Amino acid sequence: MDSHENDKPARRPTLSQVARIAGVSEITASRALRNGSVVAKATRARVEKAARALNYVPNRLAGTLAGGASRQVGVILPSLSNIVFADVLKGLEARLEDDGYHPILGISHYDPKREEQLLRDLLMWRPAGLVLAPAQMTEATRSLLGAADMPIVEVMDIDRPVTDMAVGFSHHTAGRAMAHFLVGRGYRKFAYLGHDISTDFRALARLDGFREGLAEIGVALSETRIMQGPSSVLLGKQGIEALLRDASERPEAVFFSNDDMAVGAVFHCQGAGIANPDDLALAGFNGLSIGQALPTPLTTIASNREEIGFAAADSIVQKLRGLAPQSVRRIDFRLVPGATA
Amino acid sequence: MDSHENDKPARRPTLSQVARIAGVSEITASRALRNGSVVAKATRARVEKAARALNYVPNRLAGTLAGGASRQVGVILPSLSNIVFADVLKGLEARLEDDGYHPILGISHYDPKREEQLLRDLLMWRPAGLVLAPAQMTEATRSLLGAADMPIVEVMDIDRPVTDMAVGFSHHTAGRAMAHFLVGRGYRKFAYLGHDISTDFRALARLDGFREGLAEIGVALSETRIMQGPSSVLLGKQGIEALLRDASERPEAVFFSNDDMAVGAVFHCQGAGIANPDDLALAGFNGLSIGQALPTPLTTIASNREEIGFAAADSIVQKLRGLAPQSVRRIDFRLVPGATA
DNA sequence: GTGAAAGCGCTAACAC
DNA sequence: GTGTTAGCGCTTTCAC
Repeated sequence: MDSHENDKPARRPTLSQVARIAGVSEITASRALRNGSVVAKATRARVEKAARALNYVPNRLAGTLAGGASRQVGVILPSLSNIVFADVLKGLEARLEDDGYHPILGISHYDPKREEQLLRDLLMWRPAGLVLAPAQMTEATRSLLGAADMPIVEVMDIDRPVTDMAVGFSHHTAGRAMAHFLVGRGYRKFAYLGHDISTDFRALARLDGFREGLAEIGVALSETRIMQGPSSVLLGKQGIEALLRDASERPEAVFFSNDDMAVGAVFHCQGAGIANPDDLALAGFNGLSIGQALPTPLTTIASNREEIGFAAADSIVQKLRGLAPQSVRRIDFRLVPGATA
Repeated sequence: MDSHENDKPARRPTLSQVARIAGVSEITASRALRNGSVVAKATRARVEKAARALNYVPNRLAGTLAGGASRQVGVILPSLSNIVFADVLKGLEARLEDDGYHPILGISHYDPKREEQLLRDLLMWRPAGLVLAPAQMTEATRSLLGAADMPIVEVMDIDRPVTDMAVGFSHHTAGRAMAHFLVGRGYRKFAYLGHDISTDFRALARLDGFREGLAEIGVALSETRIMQGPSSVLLGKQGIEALLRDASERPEAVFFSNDDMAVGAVFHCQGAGIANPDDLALAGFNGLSIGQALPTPLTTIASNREEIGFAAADSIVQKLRGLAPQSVRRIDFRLVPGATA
């Protein structure tokens, strides 16, 4: 039977045992096992041999408590349901791992209260740094962050005031850019189709920017439709169908909250015999590979999500090394003119 | 300036300070702040007030070192590049969070050596449990797992011998099931199109099962094509194009390593005027929503990835509570007859 | 219901 | 180059 259920201690080997076998003091063993310390070559060899013989695995809880810096970084993301935040996490993990750090993860589900609780939980582990893609922070969250004496990066968005550092781009500007692009293509009658936006303020910022971009040319958004629930290909498909059914006059171009939604619309149009972009122009957001592999590649805005994660982790690591990375790093979006608008 | 760069201690408040303010001993404060201990109601209130006043955040490193159980669970996944393992992680995180646990994450990139190193790293944090979706384990990995005195779950796959527990399904059986289904639909000339499979032994198991399923009916796979690189929609698109170009005789049905690849093929067929399934039948694997939203929904096998993650975390948590969950939990696949085969 | 003492496994600081 | 001492912040005994 496994002994983790009850039974006696059966502890893992400790540094003290390694030291005894190697015939040195604990601290010498400690120095030998970490790099960068001055230890006689022969001593180091003896200690390493003893450690190997015992299958010694250092206890970082003890090490960190005793004064070593933690090698954990708290990461709080709002969702893992689409590939967007998985990409960010991928970039984060890659950069952190390069320096021997590991993410402790929490998913807030776009819930500020849950985000606050997660932050509290992760802080108990005394991480070396913190990465968040915050939704709307609570007052307590803000205060916890203010008191947290460690590098903190907010990712995805650089519009809001920064606690410590931020890595991302302006979603408002991205929305505006798409407005300008579509107007440039000659469209004048616009609709917006989004998923439940109350929770996703970055999508809301893009919509705002889109509206503003249109307004600058004297054009107004003729319809804004918000679907219930999280974004998905299916939701976009249903949404565009409903929008076209209900519209008194068909829009020339539709801007979607993201690519998932837009791809759903492409599928609907294929089935319904609506030609893109001639009958209806479609534009998404995110630059997902699925959109680019379509027979008619999606017009969209690419966000460099993995790079954002990578840069965020890099900022943390740099600051921990005593360097001073820029407090705001812009990893800008890129307009991808496809074949659908 | 931030004080995490140098400067003086500036430590966080400790339990000792909370105790002093509340006018009790450390241990009483400790008991008051954890639930389940006998403390006078009034005392608890005083301690909680003091803790709040100080913005006290318990130090779990110290707590765990002193004998409390860790609330971290090590998670090693091979990839975050497609939604598959992000789904697993989502399920894991959800169940872990329910009991106050948090995942520490490592991504192995399907590299056994890297997996081993990650395991070593995560073990240093003395997690309460371990979840892996192992590729081919090294000898050292196996030995580390054997010596790790904690619940361990291997996810995704239940074909291999189990270290402690496993949650998933048989990929071999899934491949066989697809073979039987396609034969049942009347196809007799089959091709397989996969991504670089050397690293992904689960895809390989499906291929084996597919071959075996065909062999049972006396049919052989007439072509097996492996594309270089990780799977993607684009790779599937390029792959099917090349396969059809080079084939002396067009297959009736193609089985893909996964849905991404298969969707790429659907897109190619749309562009090339090849009717699915009449000119060519296509079948994928995973049951991604993108495939189901296609104008012609993809024939595929759905894997319940989020549920697998959830069940894996549940097994860990149960075992930590002293219960004895089944050592193998099958979260079976489901054949999804679509419109492409 | 509360407390005193001891120690978890390690490292910083200061010797020598 | 190596060792001694003194903690890090908490929880586990075992008392009372």
